[in-house]
Amino acid sequence: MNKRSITIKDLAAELKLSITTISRALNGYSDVGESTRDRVREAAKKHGYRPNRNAQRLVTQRTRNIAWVQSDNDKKLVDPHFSEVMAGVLRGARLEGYDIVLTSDTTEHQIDVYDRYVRDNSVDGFIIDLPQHDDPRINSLLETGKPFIVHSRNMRCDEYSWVDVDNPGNYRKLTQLLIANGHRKIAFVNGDARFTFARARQKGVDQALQELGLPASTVITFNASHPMANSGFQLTQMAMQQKDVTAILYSSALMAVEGQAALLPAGRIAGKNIAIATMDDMLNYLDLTPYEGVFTFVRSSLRQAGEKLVTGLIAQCENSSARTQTIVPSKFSLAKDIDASALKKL
Amino acid sequence: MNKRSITIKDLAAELKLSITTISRALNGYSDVGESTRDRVREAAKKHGYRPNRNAQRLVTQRTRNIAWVQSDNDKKLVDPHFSEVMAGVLRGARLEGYDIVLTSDTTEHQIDVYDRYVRDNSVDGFIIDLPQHDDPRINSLLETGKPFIVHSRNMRCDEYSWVDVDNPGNYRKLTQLLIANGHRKIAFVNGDARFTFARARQKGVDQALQELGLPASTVITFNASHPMANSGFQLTQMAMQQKDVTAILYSSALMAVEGQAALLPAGRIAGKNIAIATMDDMLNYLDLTPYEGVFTFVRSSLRQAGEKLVTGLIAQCENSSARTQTIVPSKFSLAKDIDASALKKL
DNA sequence: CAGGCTTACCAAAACGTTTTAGTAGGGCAA
DNA sequence: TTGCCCTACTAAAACGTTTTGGTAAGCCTG
Repeated sequence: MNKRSITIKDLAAELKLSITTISRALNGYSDVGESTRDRVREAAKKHGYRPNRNAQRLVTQRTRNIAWVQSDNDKKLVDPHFSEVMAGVLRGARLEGYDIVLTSDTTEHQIDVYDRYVRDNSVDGFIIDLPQHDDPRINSLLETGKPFIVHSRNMRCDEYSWVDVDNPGNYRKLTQLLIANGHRKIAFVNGDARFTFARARQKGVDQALQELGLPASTVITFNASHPMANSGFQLTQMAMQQKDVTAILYSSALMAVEGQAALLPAGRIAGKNIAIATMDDMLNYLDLTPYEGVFTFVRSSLRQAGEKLVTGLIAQCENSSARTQTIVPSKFSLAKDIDASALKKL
Repeated sequence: MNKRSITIKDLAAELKLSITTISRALNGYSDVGESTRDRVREAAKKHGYRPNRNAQRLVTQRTRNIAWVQSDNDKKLVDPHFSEVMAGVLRGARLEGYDIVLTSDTTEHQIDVYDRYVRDNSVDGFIIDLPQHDDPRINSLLETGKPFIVHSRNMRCDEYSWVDVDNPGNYRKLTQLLIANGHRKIAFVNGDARFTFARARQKGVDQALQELGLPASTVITFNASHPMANSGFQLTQMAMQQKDVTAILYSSALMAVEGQAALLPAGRIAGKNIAIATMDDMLNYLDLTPYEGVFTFVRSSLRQAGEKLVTGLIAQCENSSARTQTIVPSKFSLAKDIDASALKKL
């Protein structure tokens, strides 16, 4: 039943070697004879020996664990976007031999959780996903000095590691594209304005308008309050009440697809009498092939962002001065009804 | 910067007590004087002392960690249903002072991951979500003797712990209800047939038909191949090609809602000229209030299932003979066009 | 007032590693 | 031959807890 695992001591006894030699043989030190190393490796393999990670962690002061603390009181955890980032994080962690420790707590208690994890040596570092505009977690973590990385930028972003997409740039370009193609009344279905990503996107849109000297009323913004199934449908319905809207700019492809059902009753067909543009986070959960050439996309892989988050954080855990500040690349894919050359003529 | 955390030794030195006394004071042993215990507690609080969990784990052989190993090569991780179960698991774990270690690997490698976690003392037990029909993980874990719990039942289910919903019973009743209300051509939009939950639901449907002496062709099944956004839409479109279908039985409310967009073009309106019935997993992500009284629901909380999974597993970790075999309750909520009393007349 | 019980404390071992600071012995240069 | 280096090994300390098996002092009992 609950038989004790085999230890380094057992191997030492069996091979009549010291535990030092076993340890150094397995960890690749050069002061071990080749034939000895082979014998040790073989015996370890035979018994399925795995070093007790708690002993390792105790002595090395390294856990090879990374914490992801999830909010409990918002609906974030059930958002497919979260799952997609997590998929990337898990893959990256596995490749580097790290594990992810996942917890949830109310937003007010999250800082306490970080604090506890630092004090009780549970993890080496933290990933912060979906920060809010004035996120207190960031200031708090900066104080502790423990490594952390943020998905999206924020104030003081030169002081810590982050992985982000070029939100302002992408939404500036999308807006320019729509305007260059003659759209003068655009609905912008954006995320919750508390989050930095939604603000950054709004900023990009505003900047485009300003540069072109167009009135702010050219774009009407609709903010989602929670990530919810079909929130794209509801927001699109609202947008459709503005009769003169000729283009919709979405914050996520999921919402754009959900919105399709609200277009039909308004007599609109995407790519025909209304232009649809959106970021595409490349959710595995969402198949966009039917919308290729119909929507205009700026594509950027959330999964890749997840992988970069974890590798960046691990680099910082292993060399505390290392900082990662990465912008995940984006690629445009235009709808057939959108003319890129029109941009130049503006 | 990376200052060492305060240890029991530091407290002992400050209070001029032995480390034994500190440990026993904090762990509530009775052989510590009241005033001493107060002094220790106060000093611990003042310094924010937290026992080093790795040292604890090493000496107690208990990790208070639970593993959730996720498939990497299917699309499961990005399914909102996963997130909902996970939300419950995280909540349960937090309340019990456990952490969840989350990893992903390809299905073929998952058994190796379990094995490694057992050998290197990473975790106390395992949660298995979404088992397939002949899931090799279960046999493998039964052999190791480490505690585990399965979300959904399977072969040999009397030998291990599980939490499940009454899938056959619920789908038998839903089928009976539809038939009692005169529906003789029913589309069944089910999950992927590899998974036990989908098989159990099919079994319930089949049983209802058999009991009533109706031909198998009364129900036409459409199996989803992956959890995908809008798969409910596509499967409903397929179902609508069967012109004489008067009711659709779904495997998830998410699919039912997605399917709505495919009803309209076929001239169907839910609750008017087509009956819709489904399980409702009570996803936080999905707001079903617009469909209250329009769809027939069997409601059962996936989040609650998640909580029960983790508490059941923890019970087994702490007392290896404990077994949990729980059926999460379900509650019916009928559509207005469905008459429950018709059941009796059958 | 001896003996036993109770209260409040503690020293040392143990958990399973990694790492430091060695050593023994053989070969080689001067 | 002496001294030095190199190769291949090891003893012991350390990491920070919990637990075992104590003890010393005070009190009570008869």
